[in-house]
Amino acid sequence: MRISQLVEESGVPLATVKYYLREGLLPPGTATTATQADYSEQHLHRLRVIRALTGAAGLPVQRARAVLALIDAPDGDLFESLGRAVAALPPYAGVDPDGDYPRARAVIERLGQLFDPQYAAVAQLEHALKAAEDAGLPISDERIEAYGRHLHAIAEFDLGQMPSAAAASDAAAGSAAIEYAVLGTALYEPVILAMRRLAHQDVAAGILEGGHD
Amino acid sequence: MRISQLVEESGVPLATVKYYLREGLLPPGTATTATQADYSEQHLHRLRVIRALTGAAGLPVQRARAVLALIDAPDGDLFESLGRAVAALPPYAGVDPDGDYPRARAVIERLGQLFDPQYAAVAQLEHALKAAEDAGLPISDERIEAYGRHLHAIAEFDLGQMPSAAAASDAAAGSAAIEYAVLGTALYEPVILAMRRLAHQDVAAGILEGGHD
DNA sequence: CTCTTTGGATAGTTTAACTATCCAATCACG
DNA sequence: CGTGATTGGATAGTTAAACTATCCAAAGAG
Repeated sequence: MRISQLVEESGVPLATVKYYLREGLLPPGTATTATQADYSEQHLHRLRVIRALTGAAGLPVQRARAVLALIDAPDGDLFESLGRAVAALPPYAGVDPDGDYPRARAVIERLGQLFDPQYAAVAQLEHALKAAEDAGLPISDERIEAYGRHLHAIAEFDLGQMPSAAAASDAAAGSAAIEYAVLGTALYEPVILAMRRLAHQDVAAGILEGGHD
Repeated sequence: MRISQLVEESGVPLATVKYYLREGLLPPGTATTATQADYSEQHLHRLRVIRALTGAAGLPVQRARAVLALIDAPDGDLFESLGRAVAALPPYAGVDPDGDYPRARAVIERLGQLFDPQYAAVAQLEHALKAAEDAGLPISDERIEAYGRHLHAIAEFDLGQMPSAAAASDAAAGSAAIEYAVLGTALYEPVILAMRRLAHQDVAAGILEGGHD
């Protein structure tokens, strides 16, 4: 298909598609003549992924490009590629190889989970805990345990739902696995937060019943 | 204290403090002379709240101002003020009074929670569900139920931990309640997401044990 | 054969969040 | 009292990200 059809089917403005091409998020089509190129279904799919990442997930274009690069060319170790891909999602917390992440370490060890300071999520947790502390709302051990229990259960469900194709170990499936993991993380997190906020209101309404309305 | 001390104790650059004053996030100090003002502990506290909102919570300055205004002057109905304050937190989803939010409605009713299209979280959920769908990762009913169960439990814990001062109903306590709710939502959400990502890695490592490293 | 459409390059726009400069009025100290 | 450093406040400048608009030569369509 021509670029105009890509624009029409995706709903993304032409100037923006050109921008993504320029920035390397969207691979160029196969040139048919000096001034014309052909685009495939894959381009359309890629465009949807780009919009999911930059829109719902809120990634800057530069980070989206990094994530897409990992999807396109996962290196040998799938586990590591997955980690790096998810690390590119917000909130961004650079991993300091010499950091010791005391708050995060205490939390993770309390929960009996494995602690590897290389995980970007460790740095994210450390920053989040520190921010809460700095603002005067430190997180209690009971809260950590309550959250940890329920989130681990959610994580078990998530992994259980992972399509078997994505769990395969051949290189071709690596791309699918990374794309699934990245999109699943980026797209389901807002759902989780919205559901928690709604649950808050449900619980609060129960407590305040009669006191309100 | 003078502005320089405010700068020193908060760690926020002078130019930025002036910017917050200009933008109305930080109330002016009490002027002692034509060119000097006095700032209190409250200003220091406010500065910490501002940094929590604009930094960790990722609010644009304009939205932070709206949240702070609600903290300063909650109107009569605390429940509504709370709703509006939390609605100002990202992700931003404008509430359309005529919207019917079909996906969110289905989810909330399936969970047996109360559904009020006025809640910003309903619009947030709708958008999040739509984004997942558009990207080709629709959310199954089983997932909704699993998430819903655990998130409701987390919400129950959250409300149970709310300091009694914040649950008081006199106007003075309204500010404290809103500040607590907003900061708690904004600061704990990143903790929740980081913990889920870590749980993913813990579960994945368990599944892949032997297959990896 | 002409007239519209296309691909691609280049430059411009917009918004947000600071950041730097200026200036006159103090304040601190001797 | 005098003088040099500091302060409050106004104004303008900077930076970065994400588009958006313009231009031009080369196809393609009727």
